[in-house]
Amino acid sequence: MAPERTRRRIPDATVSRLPVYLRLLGEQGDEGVDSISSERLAELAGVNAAKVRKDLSYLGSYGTRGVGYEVAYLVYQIRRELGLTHDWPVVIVGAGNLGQALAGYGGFGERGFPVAGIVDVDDNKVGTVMGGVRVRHIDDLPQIVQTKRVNIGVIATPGMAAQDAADRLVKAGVTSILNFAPVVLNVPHGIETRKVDLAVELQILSYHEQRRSGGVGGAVGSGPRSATA
Amino acid sequence: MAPERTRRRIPDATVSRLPVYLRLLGEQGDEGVDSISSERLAELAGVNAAKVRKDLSYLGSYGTRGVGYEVAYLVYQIRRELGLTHDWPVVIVGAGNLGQALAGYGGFGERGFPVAGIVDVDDNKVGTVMGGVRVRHIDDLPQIVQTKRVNIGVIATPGMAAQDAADRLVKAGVTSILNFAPVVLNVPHGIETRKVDLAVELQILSYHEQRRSGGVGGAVGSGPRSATA
DNA sequence: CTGGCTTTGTGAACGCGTGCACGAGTGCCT
DNA sequence: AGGCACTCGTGCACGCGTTCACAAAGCCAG
Ligand SMILES: NC(=O)c1ccc[n+]([C@@H]2O[C@H](COP(=O)([O-])OP(=O)(O)OC[C@H]3O[C@@H](n4cnc5c(N)ncnc54)[C@H](O)[C@@H]3O)[C@@H](O)[C@H]2O)c1
Ligand SMILES: NC(=O)c1ccc[n+]([C@@H]2O[C@H](COP(=O)([O-])OP(=O)(O)OC[C@H]3O[C@@H](n4cnc5c(N)ncnc54)[C@H](O)[C@@H]3O)[C@@H](O)[C@H]2O)c1
Repeated sequence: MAPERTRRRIPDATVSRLPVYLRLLGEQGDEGVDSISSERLAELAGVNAAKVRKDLSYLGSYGTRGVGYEVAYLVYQIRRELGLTHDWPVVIVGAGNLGQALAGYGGFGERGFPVAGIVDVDDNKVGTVMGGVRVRHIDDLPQIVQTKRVNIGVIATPGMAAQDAADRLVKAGVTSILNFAPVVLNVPHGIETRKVDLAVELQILSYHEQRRSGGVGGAVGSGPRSATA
Repeated sequence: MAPERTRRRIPDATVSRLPVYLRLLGEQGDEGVDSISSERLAELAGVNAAKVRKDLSYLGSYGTRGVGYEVAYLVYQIRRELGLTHDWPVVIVGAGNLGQALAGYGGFGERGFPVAGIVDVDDNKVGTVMGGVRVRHIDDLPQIVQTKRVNIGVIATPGMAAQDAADRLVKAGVTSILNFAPVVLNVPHGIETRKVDLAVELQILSYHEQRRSGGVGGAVGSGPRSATA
C-alpha cells in the first residue's frame, strides 16, 4: 500500500467517452491517418471539440498546438489510462440466450476481454460448447476465477438469480461486475458494478415517442385519486 | 420563438430512473404492498430518497404526506408518462448472434415491446424462425414498419452495416433507434437514438480495475506488452 | 378537537459537466 | 526572420442534477 500520490482522477463522463475516442482513433490509424485535430475527432465522435480537448487533457498534454494529436501515441496513452495494456479475462454467469450470444461474440476477445469461462446451474447446459468455450458448472466459478486471474464477471442470468450470481462472483474474487439482469445488485463496498438494461433503454425511447405523438391531453385528474391500473 | 409547446419537461436523468421505479413498484405490488414511502423505494432502487421524491414530483403530486405513495396509482402514472399505456412494436435489423438472442427473449413483449419483425440481408437467414418470429429480407422493412405501425428500431448488425441499417430504418419511418453496434450513428434531426456498447462498459470497468491495482505501470508481472495499435 | 408523529414536496446550496472564448504554442510561407 | 494561420490547453460562466433541510400536509391516538 505504497502511498503513491493519488493520481489525477478522471471524471466519469470522460472515462465513458475515452473508449469511443479509442475506437475511432484505431479506425483512423488503420486508414493511414497519423495526426488528427480535436475538431475532426469531435466530429467523428459526435461531440463538442472543446470537450474532446478537455477529455484528452486529463491524460496529459499530448497534443501539438497548430497540428493536432499523433494518432498512434494518443491510442497508446488512452489504452494505458484505461488499463488496456493487457488482457482482462471475463467470466460469464448464465449460458442462456444472452450468455450464448456474448460467448459467441468475437468482439470481446479482440478488444482485450477474452472469455475465460462461462458457467450455469443447468446440468443440461454444462458440458455444451458455446463460441468455442465449454460451459462449466457454477460451482467451478472460484477455480476459474483464480486460475485464470479473472477480475471481471458478467451476469446473464434471469433477474431472480442475479443477486445469487453476484454473491458468488464476489466470493470467488471478482471485483467488477457487468450486469444484464434487470435487478439492482447489492454488493460490498469497493466492488464496481455497471448495469445494462435493455428494457430501460426501450422505455426511454418510448417516453420520447409518447411525447412526440401528441404530448398527452391535459393533465387528467388534478387531485390524487384511487385508480387501479 | 414558439410558445412553450412543451409541457413540463422531465429531466433526462429522471426519465432514465422512472423505468427502474416502475419495475420495483410492480414487484412490490405483486407482493401485496399497496403503499410505499420514498425512503423504501429509494432503498430498493439504490438511490437517495430526496431524489426519488423529486423524480416523482415531476409526474405531479401523487403522494400522501405522512403516508407515502399508493403503489398501483403510481405505477399507472409512471406508465402513462413513459407512454407505456399501449404497446410499442419494435423491428430488429440483423439476425445474428445478438438479434437472435433479442428475438428469443420474451422479456420485451412482456414489457410492452413486442417484436414486430426481424430482418437481415443474408438470404441464408431469411425464412428461418427465431423466437417465434420469421426472419424477413431487409427490403421488406418499409412494409413491416408501416403495416405494424413500428416507431422503434433495433440495430444488431455489424458496425460496418449499422449506418446503412439506420438509414433504412429512418427512410422506412422509424423515429427511435436502439443501437448495439459500436458506431456513432448519423441521423436526421428529430430521430432519437440510444447506444448500448458492451465494449465501452467493459473498458470502463477495466479503467477502475487498472486504477485499483496500483495505477501507473500495471502491477501484474506480465511481459512487456507495449503493442500500440 | 388537539397535539404529536410521519412523510411529502420543494427552495436553496452545492458540485459537476459543458461549451465558449481566448491566450499560448507550433509550423509554414514569404 | 517575421508574420500568419492553425490548434491546443484552460479559465470561466452557465446550466443541470444531486442533496440537504424544513415547512406544509395528512394521519391517528387520546
Ligand atoms: N436475451 C436477451 O436478449 C436479453 C435482453 C435483455 C435482457 N436480458 C436479460 O439477460 C438475462 C438473461 O437472459 P436470457 O435470455 O439469456 O435468459 P435465459 O433464461 O435464456 O438464460 C438464463 C440462464 O441462466 C441460467 N441460470 C439460472 N439461474 C442461475 C444461477 N443461479 N447461476 C447461474 N446460472 C443460472 C439458466 O440455467 C439459463 O441458462 C435476463 O436477466 C434477461 O432479463 C436478456
Ligand atoms: N453478440 C454479442 O454478444 C454482441 C455483444 C456486443 C456487441 N455486439 C454488437 O452487435 C452487433 C451484432 O453482433 P452479432 O454478434 O449478432 O453479429 P453477427 O455477425 O452474428 O450478426 C450480424 C447480422 O447482421 C446481418 N447484416 C449484415 N449487414 C446487414 C445489413 N446491412 N442489414 C441487415 N442485416 C445485416 C448479418 O447477415 C448477420 O446476420 C455487432 O455490431 C456487435 O458489435 C454483439
